Amino acid sequence: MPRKREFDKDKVIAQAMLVFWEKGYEATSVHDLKQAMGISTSSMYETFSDKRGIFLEALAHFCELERQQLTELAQETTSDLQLVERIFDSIEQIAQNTSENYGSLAFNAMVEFGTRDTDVTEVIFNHYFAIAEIIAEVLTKSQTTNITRQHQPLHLAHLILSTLHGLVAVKGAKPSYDYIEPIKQIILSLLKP
Amino acid sequence: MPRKREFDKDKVIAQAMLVFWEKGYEATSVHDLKQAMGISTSSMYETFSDKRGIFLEALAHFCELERQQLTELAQETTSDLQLVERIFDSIEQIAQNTSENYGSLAFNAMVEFGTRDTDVTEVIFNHYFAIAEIIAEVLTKSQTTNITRQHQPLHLAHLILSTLHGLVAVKGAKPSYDYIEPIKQIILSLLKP
DNA sequence: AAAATACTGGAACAATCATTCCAGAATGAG
DNA sequence: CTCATTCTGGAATGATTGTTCCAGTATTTT
Repeated sequence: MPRKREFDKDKVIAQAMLVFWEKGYEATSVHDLKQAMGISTSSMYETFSDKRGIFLEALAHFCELERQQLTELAQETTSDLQLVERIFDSIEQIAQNTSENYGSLAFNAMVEFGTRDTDVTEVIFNHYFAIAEIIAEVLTKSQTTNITRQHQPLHLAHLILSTLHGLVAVKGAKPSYDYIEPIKQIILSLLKP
Repeated sequence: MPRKREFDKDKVIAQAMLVFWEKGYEATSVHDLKQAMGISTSSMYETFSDKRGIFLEALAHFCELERQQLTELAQETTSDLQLVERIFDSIEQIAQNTSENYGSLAFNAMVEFGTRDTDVTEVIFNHYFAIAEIIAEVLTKSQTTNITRQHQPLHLAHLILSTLHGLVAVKGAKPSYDYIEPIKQIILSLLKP
């Protein structure tokens, strides 16, 4: 009996994600969202409850994308050195391409929300630790450095992550920042035997 | 003839700084500011033009404080190892003390504003590079590692800074995060001959 | 065709936003 | 004292905030 066809929920969330990514949570208005998602106010509130609901889904969507992307990268690369190199290089690539250089939505949200919203924090840190795991796993399995290692893979992974996020934030505000390459080299030197 | 006494401009900016630090720019209302600064709407607008004007002064004030603090630390410490150690430890101290753990105002603003406001960006990056210089200088002068060095001090300084800011952001959202110590050790191992 | 559902656009909501303005109190210098 | 100045508190501004609601249109199933 009912009308079946709906708008593509994933697609509209993907659009909302882009807005939040560019502007942050507070600076994004519901009007912005409605326009980007291309649906009516009613449908929006019916489907996602409120602005925060939209954000939570957009955030989850971002995490999914990022995790999937990293997983693929981890499978493609043959050594930990290569993985780290490509991760750092991806910052430059994003920055050079289009103007879509807003850092990481998850990290930005981490900064903007702080400890204010436990749901947001939970999503972000589940993601954060999952990503750290992926990197640590590659570090562990890699043949390059698994013999003479003085640091735990998980610790190295966390170092890489925090450095990376710091850099991405810097690059998001100052695209001409050019210390990524030398920093990458220092990190790489840590992984070499 | 005129009335001379004014409110202490530095003091009210210090108060405004705290609010921006805790909430970020967008989430801070003028009402919040007025209340924290303890002055009237009229005086506020008369003295600082608008909300953005208050923020710019608060941001400058923060940078001044942070730079001064780092300079003192650099003078107190006897080696680069000790400096790095104390810098990383200060994250933990801030997190343990009071609930005033909102990361770095300058870095938070970097994330929130991105490239949107050139004035804000300029203040932030002048500060950023100044701080990097201070650290690099200590690294250069230090007797511990000035012989067998495979990385440039300025590059190391930037690595330390980005890692630090990444960590501070993480710690600001999840005070129980406990990978700072191992990360510190890895960084320290970089500086040892 | 008819009933049921899900969309749309837009009006209406109270609340809050940043900002402007003014009358009056406080305070200084002459 | 008096005049000039700068504070204060609060009213008033128009814009925008997030959210609710409804009448109407489209679409699907029976």
